[in-house]
Amino acid sequence: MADSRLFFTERLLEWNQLSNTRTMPWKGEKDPYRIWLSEIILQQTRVEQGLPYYQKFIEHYPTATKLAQAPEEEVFRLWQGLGYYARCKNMLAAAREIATTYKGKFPGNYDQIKALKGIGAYTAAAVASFGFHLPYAVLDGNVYRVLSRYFAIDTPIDSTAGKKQFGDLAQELLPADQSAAYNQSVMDFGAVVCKPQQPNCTACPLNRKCQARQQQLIDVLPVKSKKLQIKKRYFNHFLVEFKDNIYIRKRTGKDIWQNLHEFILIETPEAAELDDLRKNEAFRQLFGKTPFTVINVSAPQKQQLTHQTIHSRFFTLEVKQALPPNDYQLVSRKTLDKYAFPKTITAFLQNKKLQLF
DNA sequence: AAATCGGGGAC
DNA sequence: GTCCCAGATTT
Repeated sequence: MADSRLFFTERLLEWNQLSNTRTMPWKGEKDPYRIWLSEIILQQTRVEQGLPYYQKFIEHYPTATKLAQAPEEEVFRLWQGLGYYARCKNMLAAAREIATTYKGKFPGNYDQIKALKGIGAYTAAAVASFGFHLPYAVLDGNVYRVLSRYFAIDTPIDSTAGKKQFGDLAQELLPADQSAAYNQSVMDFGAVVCKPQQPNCTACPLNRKCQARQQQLIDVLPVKSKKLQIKKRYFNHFLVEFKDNIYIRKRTGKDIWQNLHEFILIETPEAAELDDLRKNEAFRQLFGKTPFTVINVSAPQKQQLTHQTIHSRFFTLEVKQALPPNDYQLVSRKTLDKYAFPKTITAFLQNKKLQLF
């Protein structure tokens, strides 16, 4: 047992030195701010998807203090399209905490790091090890997969017991004097060799002692217990144009896309046509007796999210007088690019622009 | 303990 | 369609 553990750690470090060809701009980075920024962006996000966002943020905000000074709307606009927008809100709160409480100097203590908004067990270990060479083992999707396979552990990784079991094991495997190199090794190894589908077992430096391989469990490990439910939702967006202005508002509920903006939105339990919506209570409240002209009705478009399928339709309307008082604000068409919108809306705006040419 | 929070790429 | 990605937070 102890033998196979030593083998695991030694082989991974060796693989990292000899065969790890994965390159990323934050690899070997020493600035804890940049390390932290990369980790926040990469939460539940593929490296290729997060990379351009990392570059943008480093350019706009080279230090935590610069980020802390930025207006929230500007930061959200830069985050637009990346998803999981609570990360953006928490990131800004953490930057401001660093700027004030820590006078711009990133805290170098694990508990202080983990106490920052948006930093959980994984990100705290990553920043502590990569930024300060502290002996904390990271536990991300790659680590779960590599450990569950190498040791043939079938405890569900999304259970409380699994989190503790894999977390303890990862920490025991960590060579305290090489925490950064080791953490980097396991994650790269999981991404490049011990992949979710079709892992490269024949070229794997651990295959000789991999328990899942010996027991032919590669394709069933790691085990996940929960299966997700996907709901269908129907969003009817109204681009109501009044002179050169459009009605928008910031989303504030517990729903998706918190802190992003939207046009006038009426959700219906089923797909709806304009004639259905005219009879809709929310629609009647909004428009009252205001006459409107229908400029355009888009084809239905679908967006697949993790927990829901969103069917969207866009109705472009023009009014010659303002709507009765409501929750929305009138903003100039030219300033729309200052606000962050969800992908379903930016995709529509993109298409609309193309149609004009 | 379970539910939620986005968007995209690979299959 | 399904899975899952350098997870965290709320309920």
